[in-house]
Amino acid sequence: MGEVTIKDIADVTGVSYATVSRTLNNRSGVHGKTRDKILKAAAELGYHPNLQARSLKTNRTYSLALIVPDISNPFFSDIALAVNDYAYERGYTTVLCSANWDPEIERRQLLQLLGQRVDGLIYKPSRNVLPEVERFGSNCVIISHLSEASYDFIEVDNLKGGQLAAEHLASCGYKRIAFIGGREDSTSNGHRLTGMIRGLKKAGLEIDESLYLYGPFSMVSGYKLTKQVMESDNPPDGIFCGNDLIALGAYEYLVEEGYRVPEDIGIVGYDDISFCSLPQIQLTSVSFSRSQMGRQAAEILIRKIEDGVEDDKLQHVILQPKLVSRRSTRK
Amino acid sequence: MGEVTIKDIADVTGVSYATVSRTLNNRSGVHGKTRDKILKAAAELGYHPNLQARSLKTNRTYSLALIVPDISNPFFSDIALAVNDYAYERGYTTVLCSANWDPEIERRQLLQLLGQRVDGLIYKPSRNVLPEVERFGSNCVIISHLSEASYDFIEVDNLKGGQLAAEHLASCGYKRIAFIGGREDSTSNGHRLTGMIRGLKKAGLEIDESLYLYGPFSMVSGYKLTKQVMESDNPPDGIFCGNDLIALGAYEYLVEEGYRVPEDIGIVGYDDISFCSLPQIQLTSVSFSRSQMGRQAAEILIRKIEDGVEDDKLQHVILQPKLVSRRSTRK
DNA sequence: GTGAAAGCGCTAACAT
DNA sequence: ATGTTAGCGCTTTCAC
Repeated sequence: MGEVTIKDIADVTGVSYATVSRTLNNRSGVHGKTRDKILKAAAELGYHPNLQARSLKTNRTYSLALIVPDISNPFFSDIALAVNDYAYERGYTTVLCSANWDPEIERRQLLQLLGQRVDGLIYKPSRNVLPEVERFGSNCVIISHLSEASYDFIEVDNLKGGQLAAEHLASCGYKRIAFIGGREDSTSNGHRLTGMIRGLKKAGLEIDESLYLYGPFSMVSGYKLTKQVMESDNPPDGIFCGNDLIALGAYEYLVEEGYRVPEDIGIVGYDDISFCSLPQIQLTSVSFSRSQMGRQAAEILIRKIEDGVEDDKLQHVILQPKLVSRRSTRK
Repeated sequence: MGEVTIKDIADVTGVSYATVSRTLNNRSGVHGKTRDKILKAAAELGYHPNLQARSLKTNRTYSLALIVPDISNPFFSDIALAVNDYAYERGYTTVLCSANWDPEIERRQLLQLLGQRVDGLIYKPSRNVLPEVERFGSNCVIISHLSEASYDFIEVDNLKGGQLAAEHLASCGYKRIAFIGGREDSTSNGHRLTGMIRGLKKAGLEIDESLYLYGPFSMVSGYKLTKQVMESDNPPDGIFCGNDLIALGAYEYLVEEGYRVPEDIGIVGYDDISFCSLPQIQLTSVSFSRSQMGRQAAEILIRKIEDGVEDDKLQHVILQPKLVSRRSTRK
């Protein structure tokens, strides 16, 4: 592709290329006629500015990076959509990195993104926030992760979410509530459990830690752990799950074994991913706006990039979840 | 962020920055000692090459663009995952554009991507292939779209897919088959219908065009069109849908109205998106590998970029679908 | 084996 | 209002 440069335009129009640059950047101080001539030539030649060259001068690339553990997970692809849409609105391009839950991939990509001089980063860490992000200075927003106070972040109020789930199960008349969680070392997961316990206490229900189990955030794990807890001596009549995939696995086990949901036992999931609302599924779940999380992260980031806000003005946004009641709990 | 440059390293080590460049690019002809000294200094200073500057010289950015209509659609996010993974493997970064089914957004992003000098493009057009992609030269692969012969593309054999669906319905004993399709102007959709008709003929079943309906690729449309066809004088006992969302809408209507699926009527979807296999859904569907589509597109693209393959050696890949039988059809 | 210098395409003083 | 010029950080001849 033989690319047209501002020099070509200068040659064709017979002006200096500084004038071409001025015109193309809408700077004042160019004669109307010259302007028109240049604009016309640019259009005819099919000129497109080389943003690489420009950013070498301006130190701005108008690109944002988004790092998530798995873009094919609807949870993250919803966020990606929101980020991408807002970035587009503001004239930014989005560089995607799906890190496959692997900190090493994250690390390598982080370095490459740094080299590419993206203007900022929106980052859901697979495990912990990698130290390499410090190099982004303040132009980084952590999402869906309760990070150290030294970064901007935007996270859900998981304590509240857990509490909502407990209160709902209690109000439906379920008495003995289990928690089928994700990884025990996940802080969000921990907060959901803590919130649930708080809700159960408030409702005057028993707290039985033998009903609290952990595993991967997957359907298979939900299935297995539910089997385990239901085969115990004193099984629960309500289950709160660390996320919707776990809940789906739990649901599958219960239906297979002939339990009636929601009559015999109630299930509450977390995240309210799209298929919860499918007519065949109808899973009660704790919901929050993933598109708001993505959009707001992009808003905060672009504001920092463009206003050059000082490091000390950090934003810590906590989104409020709500409970969406469906047919996996009796009402 | 005060960035470390190759000049800083030259200053510290007392060599010229040409030598630093050589070392950092693993060029031969640098003394072992000097090399070590330079590498050590680079590491200590935390040097990261400015890829912008490099690509100004080399005309390579090691970035790929991916344009899809909607990244939150699992169909496309699966593809995005595969593209991103393979690109990462090969040292490329992926710039994402979710175009919201809007050719105007596509067009604007295309221009920006051109300006950013991404090395190549993987492109699922929202409607038609925009003329702007010509500027990418041969470094563009069209996906999931039967494009003009002048581009590389990778698409599913939709004729075959339609035929598989028809044969399956016939083999299950369904006699009168409807087609609830997507947009009538979608060529892939048209091929699915054509293939279905071919399959029905082969199986000796009747062809009744009054049973072939079109609408958006959505659940709501599937619901409505199914209602329409089921309320007709001579309703079908089998339905083939243009995609899985439509099938889900059809399913919902039938269950609501008390039809027994698969006993009274069978449903076959298309794409086999992930929730088809959920235990509560179990939708029979025509399947093909979205990860293969994404990965192969990236492979073709990177090969063209790196080998500079001539324009005339176009690749037209047709993926073979297969039918996955589940509980929405009797077997 | 190493250095000097030109130049990639663009922006932004500084002149005129 | 327009032209000249010096870089941005890097790669790459071409000398030595």
